[in-house]
Order: sequence, then C-alpha cells, then structure tokens
Amino acid sequence: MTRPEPTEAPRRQTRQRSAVLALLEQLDGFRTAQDLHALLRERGEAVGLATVYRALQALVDDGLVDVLRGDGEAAYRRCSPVHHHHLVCRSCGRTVEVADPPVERWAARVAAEHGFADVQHQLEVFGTCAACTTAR
Amino acid sequence: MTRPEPTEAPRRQTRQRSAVLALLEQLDGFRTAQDLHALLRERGEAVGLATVYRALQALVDDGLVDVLRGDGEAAYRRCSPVHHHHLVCRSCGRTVEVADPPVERWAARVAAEHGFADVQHQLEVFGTCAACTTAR
DNA sequence: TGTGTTCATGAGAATCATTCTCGCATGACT
DNA sequence: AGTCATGCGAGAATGATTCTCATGAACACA
Repeated sequence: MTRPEPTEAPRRQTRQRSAVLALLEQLDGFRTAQDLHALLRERGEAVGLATVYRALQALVDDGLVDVLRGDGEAAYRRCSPVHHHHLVCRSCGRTVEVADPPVERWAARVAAEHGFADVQHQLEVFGTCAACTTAR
Repeated sequence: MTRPEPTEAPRRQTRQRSAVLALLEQLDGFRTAQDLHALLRERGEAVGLATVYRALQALVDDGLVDVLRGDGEAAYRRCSPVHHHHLVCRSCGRTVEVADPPVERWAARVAAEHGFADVQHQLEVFGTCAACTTAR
C-alpha cells in the first residue's frame, strides 16, 4: 500500500555494483558520489562516474543506502533497512543511526491535526562528536 | 556564544531586495529561486537572476527566510524567526509552521548520549493536504 | 542638498554535480 | 554456446548556482 513497485526491475549483478556496495560497507559516514568514485579509482577498481551514480541510485531504490543532501551535493551511506534517523558529526562525518518512535508518533499526529495524509518525515541531527571536540 | 557575527555586514536597502522580500510575503509555500525570478519579471519588476540568488542568501543569513533542499533545487519561504519546523504539502506546496519542544529535547539528549556537542537538527514533515487529497 | 565612497546590480560566462546518449560489453537463461 | 536485454563508459548535455567586472545606486557626511 505504500510501495506498489509496479515494474519490478530485475537487478543485474556486476563487478561495478558490487564494488560500490563493498566500498560503502567499509566506510562509516556519508560520502559523495564523487568521493566514492575517486576512492574506487585509487583502489584500482575501474568504474565510470556515471556508473557510480547509477549504482547508488539503485541501492537507494532498494533501501540499502541512505541519501543526505547537503549544500549542492548528495552524500550516501550504507544503512540498515529499518526506518531510522542520523546523528552526524559535521566535522569528521562519522554517523550514528538512531531510532525515535516518539517523533514518528508526533509527526503523524501533527499531520493529522492539519488534515495532511500520506505522511513522511525527514529528521537529521548534526553536531560535533567527542573525538573532534577534544581534538581541537 | 551561539552567533558571534564577527563581520556585521551593513545591509543596503535596494529596490530589488525589497521586491524579493515583498513577493515572498505574499506567497504561501516554498518557491525556488527561478520561480521567484520568473514571478518578478511577470510583475514587471526587472531583477536579475543572480540578484535574486544574492537577495535570498542575504535573507537566509538574516533568518527571515527558510530554505528547503529538495532534489536538485533549493526552495525558499518567508518564515517566522523563531525555531520551528515545516509541514509541507508535496502536491500544492502549502506549508504550515509547527513547533515541537519534545523533539528539541530528544535531539539534545540523544546527541549528548553519543558524546556529540554543539547540536543542531533539521526536521521536515511531508504529506498531502486535505484540499489536495479531496481534489484527486 | 551635493558628492564621493562603497556596495549592489546585471548580463553572460564559468563552475559543478548530475543525467543523458549511444555504441559496445557482459550477465542471465536456454 | 547463443540470444538478448541490461549495464557500462566516455564524453556531451543539462540545469542550478556562483563568479566576473563594468556600471549604477545607497548611504554618510559636509
């Protein structure tokens, strides 16, 4: 009811897509597509930039990766498939996944009060992590 | 301690900036810079696109306008200067400002638990408003 | 109210991330 | 192995935003 998925596209497994996912698995924090592309090249994995974008989109569609839109460029991160939010260090990018049932309920209630239906919400928390705070 | 504002730039009042702000006052919902530019031209207000961007940035810096980054393009809206969040209709763009003390506390607590300092958060709720729901 | 200094404007070029095009390569399935 | 749709790569195209720089307008002060 929330996700009809009419044209269930058969996803094909290729070296490039595996490489992108594998790289994301090792990283901890949000990275831009361009960053990921550069990292792959450094490691000798020859992957085109357009392909990185396509792979990331596919992963996002499959719910394996989350997107964060900072100023101008989008950042991606391997995430758990259950609904959650992020606590992101604005200095080093380290990220913690956090759940918050109260916010879910609050969003639904406020939306209902104003007559809004089919509600979604996005919540991100930014701060400076302990390591970065002491390091300065 | 939260806003040092070291180089308090003297903001100059010009016809163009007033026009942008005046237009935003009349509109209800988030609009892109390009939209605003087009609207101004329709109304006979000759304003350059670059100037619209500059004016919007200034307004955002002054806390008079809020930004929303959808896919690719940023949207702007005249908002109250107190901290709040938005309930946005994804169909017609109509927007309601909502406050939520519990979320504020929750964000602060979760951040503290993970050792994060200097915390900020962004929360937006999207849905379909009553008018758009019945109109379909 | 004149006048100079300084900041703002505008047209178009430049930048930058992202997407598209299209010919070729390669998975998946028989 | 053979077929064939799907994915890939390089570079062009797109589209939003920012920059450049010569000109114009605000503001402070005499």
